[in-house]
Amino acid sequence: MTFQAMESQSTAELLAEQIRDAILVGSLKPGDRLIEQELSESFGTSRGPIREAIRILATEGLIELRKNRGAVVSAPTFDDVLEVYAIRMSLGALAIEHACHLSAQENLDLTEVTKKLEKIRKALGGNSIKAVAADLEFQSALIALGALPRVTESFSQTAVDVGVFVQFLGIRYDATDHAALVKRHEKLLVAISKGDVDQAVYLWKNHIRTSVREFMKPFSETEIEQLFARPLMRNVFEVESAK
Amino acid sequence: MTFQAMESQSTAELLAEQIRDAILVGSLKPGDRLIEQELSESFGTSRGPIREAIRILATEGLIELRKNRGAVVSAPTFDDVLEVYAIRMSLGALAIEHACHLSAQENLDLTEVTKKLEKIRKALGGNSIKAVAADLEFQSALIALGALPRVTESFSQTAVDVGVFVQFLGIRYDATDHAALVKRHEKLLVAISKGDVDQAVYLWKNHIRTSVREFMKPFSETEIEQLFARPLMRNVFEVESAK
DNA sequence: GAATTGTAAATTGTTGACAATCTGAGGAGA
DNA sequence: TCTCCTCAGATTGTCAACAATTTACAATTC
Repeated sequence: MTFQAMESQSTAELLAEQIRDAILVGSLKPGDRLIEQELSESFGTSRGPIREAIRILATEGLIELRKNRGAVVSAPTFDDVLEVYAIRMSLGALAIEHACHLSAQENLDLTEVTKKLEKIRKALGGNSIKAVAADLEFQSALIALGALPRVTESFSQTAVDVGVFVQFLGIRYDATDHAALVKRHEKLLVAISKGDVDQAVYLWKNHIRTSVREFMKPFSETEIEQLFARPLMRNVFEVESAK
Repeated sequence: MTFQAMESQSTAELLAEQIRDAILVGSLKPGDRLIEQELSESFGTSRGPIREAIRILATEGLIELRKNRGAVVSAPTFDDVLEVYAIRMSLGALAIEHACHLSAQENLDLTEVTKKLEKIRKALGGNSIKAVAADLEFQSALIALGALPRVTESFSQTAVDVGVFVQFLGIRYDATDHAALVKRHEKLLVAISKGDVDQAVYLWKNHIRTSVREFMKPFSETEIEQLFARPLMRNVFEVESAK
C-alpha cells in the first residue's frame, strides 16, 4: 500500500470511468445511446456532471457526440485498429529514442517499468486478458521513460482503444506467447539502459509487429487477406525494418 | 466564399474559440486565471457553456485545470516546443508514408492542399504572421492526405501549440524564406503523387528541421546552445537523415 | 515572532427548472 | 401511393440559485 497523495478525482471523472468501464466490459455496445437523463438517474447525480463525463469520453473517442442529438458509443473498425497500432509504433519509437539519449546522460529510473514487468510475469499462468492489460500498462510505463509528456499522454490514450478492439472486434491475444513477450521486453530494457538507440527502436517496432501478427492469428484467411489489402497493414506491419 | 454545410458550432465551441483567440493574440497571458463568473458576464452567457469551453481548452492543453481552484492559462516552455515539433515530424511522416501508398493505388484529391499552397503564395509579400498561419493550414491539409483520422486530428491540434509558442516564447519566422518554402512544398507534393515514400518522408522531415532552424535564428548564441543541450534537439533535429 | 487556528470572501461544483432543438408518426394534398 | 407538412414527445442546451471547497487574512497560541 502506498502513501501517495491519491489525488481524488472529480465526480465527472469518476462517472466517466464508470461509463468507460461499462463500454470496455461490453454492457454498453457500439451504437447504444447515452441519454443524460437516464444516466443521471442511474448514477444518482444531476445532469451537469454527466454531461462533463460524456465530453471526457468523447475526446477519448469512445463515444461520438452529435450536436443536439446526444451521444452514442462509437463503433470501431479494423482501419481504426491499424491506425492505432501505427500511432503506437510511431510515438513509441520517438519516446524510446529519447529515452536512450536520456539514458546516455544519466541513469533512468526503472522502478515503474520493472514493477509492471513483474506484473506481467505474475499474470503468466492466468487468463490472457490480465496479461494483456499488464502488457499495456508496461508499455505505457516504458514510453513514459522518454519524459515527453504529450507523447506519453497520447500513447496511453491509445491503450483504451486497444481495450475497445478486444471487446468489440474479436481481437484476441490467446495465441500470444507471454513468456517470449517478457523476454523481448527485458531485452528492450537492456538496450535502452545501454543507450543503444538503433537496437531499442528496432526491438520496439518489432514488438508491435509481433503483437499485431499474434492477435491476427485467430482470424480466417480471407479476413487476414482483407486486412493486408490496406496500405497501412502492408507497409507498416509487414515490411521488416533492416536490423 | 464556399457554400459548404458550415456545420454551425455550439455555444461552448464558439466561446472556446473566442477564449483561444484571446490567448493566441496575447490578451490572456500564461498564469492568468479564467474565472467562470467573469467570463460568463463578459460573454453574456451563463456559467454552463463557459465551463464546457474551459474543458475544451484544457484538453487542448492551452489552459491548466486545478480541481476546485479554477483554470489558468498554461505557460509553454522550450521543451514543449521541441516535443511538439518532434511529434509533428513523427506523425507527419506516418501520414505522408500512408499518403504515398494510397497515391500508388488511386489518384489523391489534391484540391485542398493546392488551395492552401495558393494561400501561402498570396501571403508571400505581406507580413510573416499570415504566411506562417497559411503554412500551418497547408501542413494540416497535407497530413490529411494520409486519410488517418486520428493522426490528422492530433497533428492539427499541435498547430495551436505552435501559435502559442509564437505568442509567448518569442518564436519568430521572420527569417523564413517563404518563396523557398513554397518550392519545398511543391517538391513534396510531387513526391507524394509519384508515391515515392522515401523521398517524400525525407523531404517532410527536412522541412521540419529547416523550420526549427529558421525560427531559432533570432535567438542568441547562448540560448541556442542551451536548446541544443537537450537530447531532443541534438538528436531529432540536428542529425541529417541519410538521403 | 512564528506557527496554528478560525473565519469570511471568492470561486468552483451541483442541482432542478425552463428553453430550444430534433425525431418520428400521422394526416393533407398531389 | 408518395411527398410534404405539422405537431407532439423525447432529449439536449441553458440558466440562475444553492452547496461545497479553497484562499487569504486576521486572531490566537506557544
